[in-house]
Amino acid sequence: MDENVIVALEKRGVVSATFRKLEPVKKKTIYKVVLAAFAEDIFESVSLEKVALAAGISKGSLIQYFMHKGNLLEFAGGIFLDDYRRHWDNYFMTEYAVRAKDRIANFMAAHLDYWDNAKTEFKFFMKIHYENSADLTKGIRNEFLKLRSGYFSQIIGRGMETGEIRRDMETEFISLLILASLKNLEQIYAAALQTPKTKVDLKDLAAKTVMILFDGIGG
Amino acid sequence: MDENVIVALEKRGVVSATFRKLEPVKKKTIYKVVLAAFAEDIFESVSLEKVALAAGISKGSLIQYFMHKGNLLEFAGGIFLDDYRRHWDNYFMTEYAVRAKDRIANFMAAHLDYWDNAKTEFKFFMKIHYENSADLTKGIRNEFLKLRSGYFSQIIGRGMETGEIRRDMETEFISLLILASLKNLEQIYAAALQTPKTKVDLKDLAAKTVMILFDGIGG
Amino acid sequence: MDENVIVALEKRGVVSATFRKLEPVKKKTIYKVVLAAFAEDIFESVSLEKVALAAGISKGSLIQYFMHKGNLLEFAGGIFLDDYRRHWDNYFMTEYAVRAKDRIANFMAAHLDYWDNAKTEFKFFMKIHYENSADLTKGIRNEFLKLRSGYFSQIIGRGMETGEIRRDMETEFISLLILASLKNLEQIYAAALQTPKTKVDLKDLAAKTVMILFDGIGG
Amino acid sequence: MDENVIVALEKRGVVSATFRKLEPVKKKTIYKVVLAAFAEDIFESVSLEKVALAAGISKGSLIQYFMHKGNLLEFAGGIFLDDYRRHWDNYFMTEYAVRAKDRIANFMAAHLDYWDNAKTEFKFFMKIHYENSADLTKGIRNEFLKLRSGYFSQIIGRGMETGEIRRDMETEFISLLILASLKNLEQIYAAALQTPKTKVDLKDLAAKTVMILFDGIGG
DNA sequence: GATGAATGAGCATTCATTCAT
DNA sequence: GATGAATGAATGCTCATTCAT
Repeated sequence: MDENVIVALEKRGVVSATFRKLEPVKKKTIYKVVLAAFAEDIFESVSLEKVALAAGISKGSLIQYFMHKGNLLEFAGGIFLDDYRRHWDNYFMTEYAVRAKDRIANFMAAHLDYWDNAKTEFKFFMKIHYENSADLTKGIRNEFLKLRSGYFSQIIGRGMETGEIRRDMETEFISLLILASLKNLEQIYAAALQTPKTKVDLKDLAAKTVMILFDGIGG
Repeated sequence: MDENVIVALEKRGVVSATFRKLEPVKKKTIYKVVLAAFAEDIFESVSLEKVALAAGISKGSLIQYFMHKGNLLEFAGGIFLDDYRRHWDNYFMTEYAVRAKDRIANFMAAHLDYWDNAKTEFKFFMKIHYENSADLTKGIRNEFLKLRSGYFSQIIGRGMETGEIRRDMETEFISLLILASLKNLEQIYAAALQTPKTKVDLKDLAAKTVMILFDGIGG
Repeated sequence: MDENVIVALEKRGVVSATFRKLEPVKKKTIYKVVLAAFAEDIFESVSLEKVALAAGISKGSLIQYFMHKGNLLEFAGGIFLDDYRRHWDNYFMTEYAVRAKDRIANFMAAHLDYWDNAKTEFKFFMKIHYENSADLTKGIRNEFLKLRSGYFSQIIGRGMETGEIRRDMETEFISLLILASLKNLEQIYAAALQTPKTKVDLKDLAAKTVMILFDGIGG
Repeated sequence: MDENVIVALEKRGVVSATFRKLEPVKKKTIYKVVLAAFAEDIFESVSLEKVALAAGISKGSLIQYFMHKGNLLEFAGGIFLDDYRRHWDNYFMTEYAVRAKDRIANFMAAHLDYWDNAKTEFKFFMKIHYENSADLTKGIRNEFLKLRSGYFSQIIGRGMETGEIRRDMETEFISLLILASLKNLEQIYAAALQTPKTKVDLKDLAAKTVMILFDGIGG
């Protein structure tokens, strides 16, 4: 959890100076608790009482840190987005694959792996995108959309240069379509999480997805 | 609005016998009002008071017809699913295209057209899928998933037989991927509705989508 | 408690139709309880919880009757103003005194008597005028001001015609001054209520007040 | 702001020794801010947070200086009462008029002038007397009452000696009545402040008031 | 069968005051 | 002595649901 993000959130009025000055450990605890709360329930069902209790602080402090309930979600979203961005920015800086197809395949597989190692974050992400009012999530959904389609755009842009990817369509459109297929995998993964007995070979699904994306479903 | 569906909903405990016996016109009015309510707001923000008022009935009657609030959503979802199913079942019965590619392209284009002529239904569909708790929507989401992927499965199955579609992957997997691309178009359309100035050539997007699906993004 | 006033209050959005339809006895009980509440405490210290308890109804009903707390005060003020107006309108219709001086003296004495027989109403009146935010009381204070100065204006106007009262000053100004002397008596009475041992001859004070008003303090 | 008053307030437990020892400038600033706060809002609506912020000190210091919120009002009232007393004591020491009638007329006119040059103080005075719980203001209201009626008593007592004022009534009673007419002027002035367009000739009103007081309204 | 009055649980938010640093 | 972080009591209001008429 980057202190600079806290500062940025303070500037946006999401957290108070009081919160910023808290010991990092405490801030992290609160983040984890808030994230878990919104990963488990929709906004309306999350109560300050329960969050405060889980975080080991008083309701009064909670409201002092975040001013109002809406900012709890904003905060969790802001921090997680930053973590997420940091993770994948770093990923792409140390990426070794060269071919566009491999790059996309690897990214998708890594993605499912990432979620598999961060279940709470995944649930939060899915709740944000599929189970909460757009009024509350518009901002954060957009950030994720820009970020994720941006990753694909870069790969696609490079792929077009090398001739690996067709040049007769807008990069952005192709990005959205690939992103849709990643979302598809995420939803399959989410469904699998619900019914634990099911074994899904996520690597395989990612590979097939990319295969279709590149070669098409044509016979 | 099919009376048989009402009977089925009564058996599932979604509506009461009292509701079933209502004049069809009244039932239809109530359906329209409930649909519009959940198309506009998330579950928690919909109040029985306002729904009753808009439907021209009393709060007491409303609860007598549906037992509890959750069933309002269940009811609207059930009726709309049936309408939707009826519409597309009929569509496929009178479909003239032969080639898999055309069938999918036509279906997608027709779909966006369908939504464009049924904005309230579209909003309802999107709210159900992207802005309401899975606890409430699991059932209806699943029904739509089965139905929609089923349509694609049929086309794909036939396409595999004719050799138009590759046979090295499970029909179901391919269906989901195509469905994901339809969802992508629906989200683009939803975004366009939000910002009215934007002109999006939906036909074109549908065509490009199918082109990529069949031929791939490979250069 | 006049039903027409309830209807008027409903039109002003002060009470709900639900309240209007209540049995008159219940409405009266609620009025008495609300009046007593605001007679005893300032607005901020009156809690819906306590009022509901005292009235033998639930907090939910209370809010259903009055929509929000502010309307409780508005309601009590409205009903009391009407009672007050009715009382004094009637008083002036059956008044027998002829001379302006006597009319004013009688009115003042009767006033203190009136309050003496309606202690809760008096406390309410004083709380409204001296112990609550003008934001909340502006309307009702103004109504009382108009009504009371109006009574004096009529007496004064007639007194000017008969030559009993000087004609070199505006009726309204003289009314306000007489009203101020009535307020003075009310404050003296209020002080006396606080310290029960004190005996104050209110009749005497009223008489002296009028004597000074008419003859002046000049030696 | 007299240091002796601070000492007296400290003895009454209104301010702490810590506050007394503050630099005079700081004490004055705090006084001005507290006065303005209670001039603008009723007790319940004044928040320590805002007062501290406006005074440029911390909430902790504020509570250390005054122990509890109630003392803020007590403090502002105490200081202002002293200023007020000092002003009018001085006024009466340098007063040149001789006749009772003139003395009262001058005092009233000077009073309205005084308020006109001290609007915050006037608002504070009015809030104290007409818009705050008697529980909080009983003390200070009484002080002002004693002081103000005292001024009039002196004039009246002297007037009785010279035969300018009737001797058949208690001095105190006459004082209260004259005070009531001053309050009347203050309320007219307050109303005029609210509706800035209105022009009121305060001097004229004061003159008329005294004319009536001395000669009566008799024709 | 229709109505709508009554209920009460639930929750965000405010803010004076305490107290550790 | 100054600060401001922590607290928790208090309260208005919303709304689904119950139930008497």
